[in-house]
Amino acid sequence: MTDSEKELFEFYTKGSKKYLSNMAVDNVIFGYHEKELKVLLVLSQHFPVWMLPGGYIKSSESAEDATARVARERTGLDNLFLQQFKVFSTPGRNLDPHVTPEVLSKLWGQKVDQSHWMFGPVISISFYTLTEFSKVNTDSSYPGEKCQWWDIGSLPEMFQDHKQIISEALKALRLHIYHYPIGYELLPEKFTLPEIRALYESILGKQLDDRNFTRKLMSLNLIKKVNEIKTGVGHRPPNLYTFNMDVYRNALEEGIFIF
Amino acid sequence: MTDSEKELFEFYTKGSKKYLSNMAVDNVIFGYHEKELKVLLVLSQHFPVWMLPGGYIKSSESAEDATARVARERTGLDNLFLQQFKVFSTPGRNLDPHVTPEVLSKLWGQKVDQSHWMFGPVISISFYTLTEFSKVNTDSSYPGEKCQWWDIGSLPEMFQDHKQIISEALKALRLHIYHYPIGYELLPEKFTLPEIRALYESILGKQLDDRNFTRKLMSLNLIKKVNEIKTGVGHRPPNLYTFNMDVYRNALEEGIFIF
DNA sequence: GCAATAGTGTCTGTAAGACAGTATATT
DNA sequence: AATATACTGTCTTACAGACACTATTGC
Repeated sequence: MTDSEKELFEFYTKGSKKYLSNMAVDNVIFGYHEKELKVLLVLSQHFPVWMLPGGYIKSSESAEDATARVARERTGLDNLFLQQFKVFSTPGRNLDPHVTPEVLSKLWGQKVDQSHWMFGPVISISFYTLTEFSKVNTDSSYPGEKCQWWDIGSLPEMFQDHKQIISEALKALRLHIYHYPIGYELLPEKFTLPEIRALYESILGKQLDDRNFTRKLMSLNLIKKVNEIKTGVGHRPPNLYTFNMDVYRNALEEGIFIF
Repeated sequence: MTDSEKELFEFYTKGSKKYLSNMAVDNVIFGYHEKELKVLLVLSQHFPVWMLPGGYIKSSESAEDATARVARERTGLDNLFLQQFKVFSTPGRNLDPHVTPEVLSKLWGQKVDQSHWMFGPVISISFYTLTEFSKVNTDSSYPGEKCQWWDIGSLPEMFQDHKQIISEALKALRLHIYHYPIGYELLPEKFTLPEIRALYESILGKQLDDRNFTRKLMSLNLIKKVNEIKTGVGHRPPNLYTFNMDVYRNALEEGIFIF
């Protein structure tokens, strides 16, 4: 057992105060690949069900720190741009048939009953984040744990109310996209116009006019052409672009209007 | 002691599980009166310092329910339109010089020391809400507790990080006002054009052109003229208007764009 | 030459923004 | 009549939305 696992074990079984009980953080990690918006889910080593990469908050850290730490531990991702978008606290939201006193008793090697706080209310402080698809190494993660990208449109059965959390995260992201630039975390450094347009289309769930879209990004001065083209594509090669980071960051601060 | 007070006392002193520890809800209640945006603060009977009307979450209720209940108990307000806008969880945010082991020991009539959870991390799940100024009866509230409206621009010294919470709530409200209609909860049923314009001006913190503002509201069909004027004002009497509630509610659902 | 996709220019309609004069009550 | 505020119409400008043709590569 690693130190971190030992700490958690003591938190679960002995009520250690290193973590806060009755609350958890959950993180909807969005990625983008081959014209599809995806979410990163983990299959726990203990429960055979897909879930959001989440965890508990240490007494010494903020919810944001906890979410960043959990993402690092479970998916190897670092330096994430986290957005806290909602708290889920409907009574009973955290009950799941995969987590029973019997399962926990076996898992922890000691008697656990219904009075454990895990069977009482547990609120979820939920975040979403955007990351480049290729940055995630889906092999390396917790020992015995799998993580995998899933298309937004075809999610598996999920733990607790995690499917609803994803749905709310997507709503929050769609609202955000009208006011803040998006793409820096989701696209490679150099990208083509059709790529960024397809990204916006898959987040918004609607088609955008190529001419108007380009004009908008250019008039905002958000992106600039790189003197490079992407060859070997069997047709006219697209130009590559990058974000104007000063404009991008300013737009994150000040807010913008895109459609 | 009322039942509710007894429950809280047992929660504080005996670790009863009727409430969740290490988390609280806080509510920024905005009101509007005489061209000023205001916030409702309470002066606790126990601590001589102004604070947001907040409280703890019962094990059987959601954070939203808890916030509504607390608002009802402390300010008499009911049926509030609550918006959960942020979680505050920076370590140490909840420490305040007014709350010490000595003070609590005296208050609860028993020895309390630094190990009490109140001196550990307590996260705040924060909401804001809008209400009509006149609906609040600032006399009737918890016995021994005062509540009072304060101008947004001149707040007193406040408990914990509550001033920062108000500042973030105002930011969230300002973002909201661009997308959703506001005013139904803040204005009397019948209001004048200058009144609603002044409301928008005080929330946004900038002046609006009277002609363009009226045109916008009218073209959205959000308000309609009532066949009534407000007399006795020493000059040309203004017409009264009300909201078109079907349009208003639809705009709350669908979202709008105002400037 | 054909297939496939990239890239861009123009027109139109709508609405935001700037601006000032008329209207109607009280005193 | 003077004062104070309510109310509204027009012009200009900017941008969103609709639309179709040319460009460039691989095969």
